[in-house]
Amino acid sequence: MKKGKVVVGMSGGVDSSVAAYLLLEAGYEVIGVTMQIWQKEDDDTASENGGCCGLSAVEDAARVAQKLGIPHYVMNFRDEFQEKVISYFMDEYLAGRTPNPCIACNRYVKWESLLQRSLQIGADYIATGHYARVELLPNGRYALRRSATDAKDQTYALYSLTQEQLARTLMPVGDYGKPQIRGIAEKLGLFVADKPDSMEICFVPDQDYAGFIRANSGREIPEGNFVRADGTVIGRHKGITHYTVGQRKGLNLSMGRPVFVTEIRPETNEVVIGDAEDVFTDRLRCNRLNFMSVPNIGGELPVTAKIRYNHKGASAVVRRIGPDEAEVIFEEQVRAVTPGQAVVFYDGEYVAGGGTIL
RNA sequence: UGGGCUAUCGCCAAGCGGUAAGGCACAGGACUUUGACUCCUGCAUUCGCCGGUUCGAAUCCGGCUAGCCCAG
Repeated sequence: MKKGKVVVGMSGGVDSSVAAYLLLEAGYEVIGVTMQIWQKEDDDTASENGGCCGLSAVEDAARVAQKLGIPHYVMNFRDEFQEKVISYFMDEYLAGRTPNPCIACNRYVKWESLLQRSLQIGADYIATGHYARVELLPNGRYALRRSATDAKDQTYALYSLTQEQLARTLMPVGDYGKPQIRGIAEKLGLFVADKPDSMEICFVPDQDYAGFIRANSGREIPEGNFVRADGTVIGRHKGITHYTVGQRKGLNLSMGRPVFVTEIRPETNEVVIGDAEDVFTDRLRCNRLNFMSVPNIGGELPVTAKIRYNHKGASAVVRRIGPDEAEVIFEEQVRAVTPGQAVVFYDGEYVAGGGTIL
């Protein structure tokens, strides 16, 4: 008696491997799928990095699938990934913003292309190894709920999933902590049990973003001036793609005290520099809104807002200021609000919604 | 050309006869499924150059060189 057919996106890592196992245990008919998303020139690099979407992936995932006794397929999503993730990533940087490619990958590649193809082959759900929980609330809406442990929670990167997508999503790993997941993998004898967590952007293994953009965008990235807020020129920068708001390292500016990037001005190709306190603000505007636990912002929505993946969250109030634009006002100032990054609203443990910072 | 001042790590800067602080920058590491932040560690056998005094000098003396300021 099967609960349904589910396609598990298997990256070859511990989390998705255990996710597949947990679903199997729970009585689902499980199919493992590994997404092929980018051309990897150097096999060794990626496998060492244990990237979430590397291609060493395919081999590892296949071995795990075999061990679990489930079918395993490889699906090619290179075109979608190139357009929705890599191009977006480069365009954002070139426009002076700081993108979050993982969010784009989740929204468009995993939960659009993968989900679509999974449904085509007869699946009822797709599942991943994310540390998050999907719940159907009393108000009839689906929402992501924070992972069972605070130590590891990935709801931030998934805020843009739609109701339709959430209705078809399973995230079995969200009920556990990372150590538990590794423990399960160990007990099962999965060789991926102690594989390192993925970090870094999967398609830029060497961490040289500016170099990647220069090589792949076909665009010249001109040097420019570092300026103070008042316009005073205080140095030369290597090109706008090298910087992000709040950044301190790599400026090569010796001012006697630490200085930080406070703003990037693509129109004038200037990078604005300020002191530590200059990078704090108490409000931001965002667009590309998406809602989960609530259908909309009713008047003012009090939330805990996260400004970046690793942010504890800060008390704030969200107010709509346009058809697809909202303003977030924080109780206390937050550091380095960065255009291009996501702001995610939490109502307790649930994701209320979120948007992209302007 | 006279007179004065200053020359210590890439930048700023302590030191004032007893055997080179600190900050910034930089490098490496930790943290982290984005970029950042943060944290930890490292970073001048040598004090513009050449001599001298002294048990001992970056610190005192002489000369030279360079820069700055004032005279002209």
